[in-house]
Amino acid sequence: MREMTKGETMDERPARGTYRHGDLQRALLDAGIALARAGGPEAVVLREATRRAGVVPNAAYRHFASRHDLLRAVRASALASLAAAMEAELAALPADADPATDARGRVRAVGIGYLRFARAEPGLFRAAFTISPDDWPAVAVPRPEDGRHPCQLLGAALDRMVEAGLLAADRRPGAEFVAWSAVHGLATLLIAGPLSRLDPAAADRVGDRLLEMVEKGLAG
Amino acid sequence: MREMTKGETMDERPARGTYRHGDLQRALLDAGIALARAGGPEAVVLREATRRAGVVPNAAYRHFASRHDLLRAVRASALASLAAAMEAELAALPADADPATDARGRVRAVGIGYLRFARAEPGLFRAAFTISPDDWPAVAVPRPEDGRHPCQLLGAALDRMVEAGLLAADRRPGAEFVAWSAVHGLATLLIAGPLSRLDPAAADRVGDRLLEMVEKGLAG
DNA sequence: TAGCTATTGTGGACGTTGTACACAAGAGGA
DNA sequence: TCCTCTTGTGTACAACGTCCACAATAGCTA
Repeated sequence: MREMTKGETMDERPARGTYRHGDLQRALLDAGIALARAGGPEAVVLREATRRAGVVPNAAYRHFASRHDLLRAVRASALASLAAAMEAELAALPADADPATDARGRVRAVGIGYLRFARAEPGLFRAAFTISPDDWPAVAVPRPEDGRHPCQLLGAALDRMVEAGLLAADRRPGAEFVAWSAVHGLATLLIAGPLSRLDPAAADRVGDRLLEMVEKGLAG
Repeated sequence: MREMTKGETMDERPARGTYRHGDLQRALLDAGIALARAGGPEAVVLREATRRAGVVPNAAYRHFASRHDLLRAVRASALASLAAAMEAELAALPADADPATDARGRVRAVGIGYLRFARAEPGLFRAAFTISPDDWPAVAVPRPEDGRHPCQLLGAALDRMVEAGLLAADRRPGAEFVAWSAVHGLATLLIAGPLSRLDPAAADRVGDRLLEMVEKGLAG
């Protein structure tokens, strides 16, 4: 490429591509997130991410081992957003009721946050869960005796859900998976499945019915 | 396949490539199904299907408009298999109880069939549901007044589920979606999600708990 | 201040995929 | 027997993920 070894006017240097990007890793991740937002996991294509970062395709390999690796990073970000959505719904709850009685309300809030996020960001939601099957680390191990569930991956998400009332409502092991399944299933069917044609109002009604069922079913 | 219309020695024709394949459409679909079985929807690659059918890549385009079109056909087949699995579970039920009381048992049987199929054929199950989001026809329309649900797509599957007891247990519109969501969510989390590391026994327990919740929740 | 070196982006290339276009082989009716 | 419609072939192209060798730069070291 260009030599420009010695005596050289400085102002022509930044004219073209600044070679060092600054934070390409972040830029690629952001591009990946944008792509996933718009078109789900299959839309996050490595070359397009580098294109958006204004860099040559192979540059990506200095920061991600593969396209799959980039997808993993996008997934992590999407899961964090999902967790944030649930936290937000939880935070919006009035805090005056006593913990014993509003346990169900908190479970419901978390579920609503989950569904809301899935419908607001279907691309990210799909990116969060549509990943190669064996790509999930060994989470979901049996819950230790103290009742806490060490779900490292969803971390804030599921742990918060569990803390937030589920355990208060139903201490049997597996109860959180049951509740999670119900909410997750509806989210999936709504955004990428046979229920995707359901109008929003009807979807809301189904959501209410489902959360109601979860609350009822928890008490056991 | 070949006619071998008239005076023809029968043994010399198949010597070379038989040009006309006979039923290439079926062969390609079968290959697609096999690929999906082994590796899920992303593994059904058009060129590999033609390779297995012993034919040049472009031949596929005489029978499928695109790779996506082939995937659609695979999905239809997978959904049929899923429906068959539910029917099988239903058929294995003792038929002596009166319809009113065993409605829940039938719902449970259908749910068990659903989960069983998902875990036995994760590739096909994923192929059945992991499809471009806007690729689902306009199913899931509001149920007509007679209480039947016109889910053309899942056809036998959901209709059967509805007939089989769900409507007897809970006539409110949307009830079938709630039940479906719960079962579908667990299936999804188990085979391609964060619960994929759960050991089978634990998965069974969660499944039992979930179906129990569905039954309880249905009665309203 | 000059030079060395590890980091990070570039250039070019390869194999694979989905897909388009023109052509050839064969089936079935005229 | 020929004609024509169907169906498979051949060739080609763009895009993708990924590999390799090389160039530019930052930051340390002397």
